Amino acid sequence: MDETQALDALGALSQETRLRIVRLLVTAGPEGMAAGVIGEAMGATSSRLSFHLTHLEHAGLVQSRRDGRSIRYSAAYEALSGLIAFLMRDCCQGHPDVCTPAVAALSACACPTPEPAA
Amino acid sequence: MDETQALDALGALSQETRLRIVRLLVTAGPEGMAAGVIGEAMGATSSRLSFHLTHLEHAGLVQSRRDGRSIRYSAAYEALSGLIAFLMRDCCQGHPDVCTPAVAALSACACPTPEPAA
DNA sequence: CTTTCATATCAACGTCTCTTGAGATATAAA
DNA sequence: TTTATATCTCAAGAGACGTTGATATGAAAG
Repeated sequence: MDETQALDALGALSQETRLRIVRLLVTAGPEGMAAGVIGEAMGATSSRLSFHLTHLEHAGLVQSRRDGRSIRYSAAYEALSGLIAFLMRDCCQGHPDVCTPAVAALSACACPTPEPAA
Repeated sequence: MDETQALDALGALSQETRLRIVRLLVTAGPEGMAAGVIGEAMGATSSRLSFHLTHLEHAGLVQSRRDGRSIRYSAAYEALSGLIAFLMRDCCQGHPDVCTPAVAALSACACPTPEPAA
């Protein structure tokens, strides 16, 4: 990820509705969610939701595919990890004071749980 | 770092001049740099620079202290690591597809990394 | 105390962003 | 085909953002 892509991604994530959409889609897994379901979760009108989804897709943080009459959106995991890696490498040049605590915080949370079998 | 702080930080970093200022200050170390030196590096007028520095300081990504007749700005390492940690924890809920590659990319760069805690 | 240097503040302007509401498009069902 | 469902697109308006130029503040030097 280069600087321009990172700026787009940061701009996309710096908006409450969009940050929440990404969070929702990350937890939703690779199958993603239909736009309507996302809109319901966000309490957003169709055009407002479409605006933000388009914005996120443009920034590369989300991707879409048609599924019947709905359109399913899913998180672009690679772009998200690319953004975080960009921030860490960018910040880490000479100063692990940023990256070390960040990685430590990650290790401290219960994240690396592969898949809670339903 | 909570959602509101993260949104502020993401918004602050989503602007080219400000992202570059942060990058510069991170490499500058805890001593930071005088505003004039930053402005010279950015090719920015005094008021434009002041606008962005104030924005960054408001977002908590930078701090300032007077030093003679200049004002030195330095990176807020804790806020930066907090932001990255926020993104990782926020993204990692259920999907290490984001965090694992990000941490791996960090390990691959020349920065000293902490050993992952159990 | 006046001058000079470093930086901040303010007002004004153009531009971008977000929201809303109306209408268009695509898919599926009757 | 007609109708209903799901989503997108467009235009307009309010507000936020970023730049500029002029001015103010604050610290040091003469």
